[in-house]
Amino acid sequence: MENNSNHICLCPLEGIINIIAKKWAILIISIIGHHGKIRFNDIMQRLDGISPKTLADVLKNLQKENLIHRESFSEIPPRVEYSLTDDGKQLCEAVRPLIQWAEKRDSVDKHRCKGSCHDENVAPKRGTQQKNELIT
Amino acid sequence: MENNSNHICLCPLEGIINIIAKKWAILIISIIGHHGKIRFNDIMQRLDGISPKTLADVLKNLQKENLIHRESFSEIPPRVEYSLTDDGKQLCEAVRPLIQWAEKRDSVDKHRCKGSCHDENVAPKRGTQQKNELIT
DNA sequence: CTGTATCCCCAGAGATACTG
DNA sequence: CAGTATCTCTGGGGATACAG
Repeated sequence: MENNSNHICLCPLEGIINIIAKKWAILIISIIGHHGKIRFNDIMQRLDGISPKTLADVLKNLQKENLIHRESFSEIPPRVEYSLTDDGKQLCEAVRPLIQWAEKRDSVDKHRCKGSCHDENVAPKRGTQQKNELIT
Repeated sequence: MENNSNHICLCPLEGIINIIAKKWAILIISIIGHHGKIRFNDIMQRLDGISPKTLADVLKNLQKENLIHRESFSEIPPRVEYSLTDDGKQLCEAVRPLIQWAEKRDSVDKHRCKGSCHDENVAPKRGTQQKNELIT
């Protein structure tokens, strides 16, 4: 894994790709970062097409990496809220330029996501707390 | 809150993940971006462990996405130089924070690539410009 | 040197059903 | 609601050999 050359160290990247090179990881990080707190099913709805198993899988992986925080309430019905850890927030920040690049690239190409994903029902606005950090 | 300033549309990300979620794509983009021009075997050596098939595969994918430019010289022996397109450069820029995040995270976590490639800790060796900075 | 051509293999992603 | 439990199955990635 280590290249003995003196030029460039990609080792940290090798660590990172195990996180971000997961198909849904960045999406999920971004979604959670965008919402502050979000529940399992909310994530699943937003990621139209993901299966609970896959979502749980990625979620657990991200927890293991200390990127997201899982807070479960012992209620009926059960409620679990996912939020970003400090590390996760930093990752979310770091990923933002990427999203902007993708947006720009997408818009010049073909703007394939008009309407359908922009009218998502974000911000449940429960109570007074609706401040989403990470969202400038 | 999904207003102009802070709305994040994940749809473009769905397009992007097909690019960056490839195991080696970001690595290769970074490497090419770091070197300006680089040859097939040079990339392969830096990505210790990658097989020519995989590299060629990612490379072709990247070409298809107009992220890298392939310039082949009809020489003996043949020479091919890869460089970033304008889009690729932008991607490289967008990926930079990610790398920095990864570096930071790696260093606090567990120095998994100590010695061979993190030599900047050991004997800075004069104030001359070292080349092992990934992105400065 | 720069790739193709194969073959293999398993991790990851999907679907579905089920449980606490 | 929030996941697990299985099963499948594709395709990405690795290894090796070979070609232009």
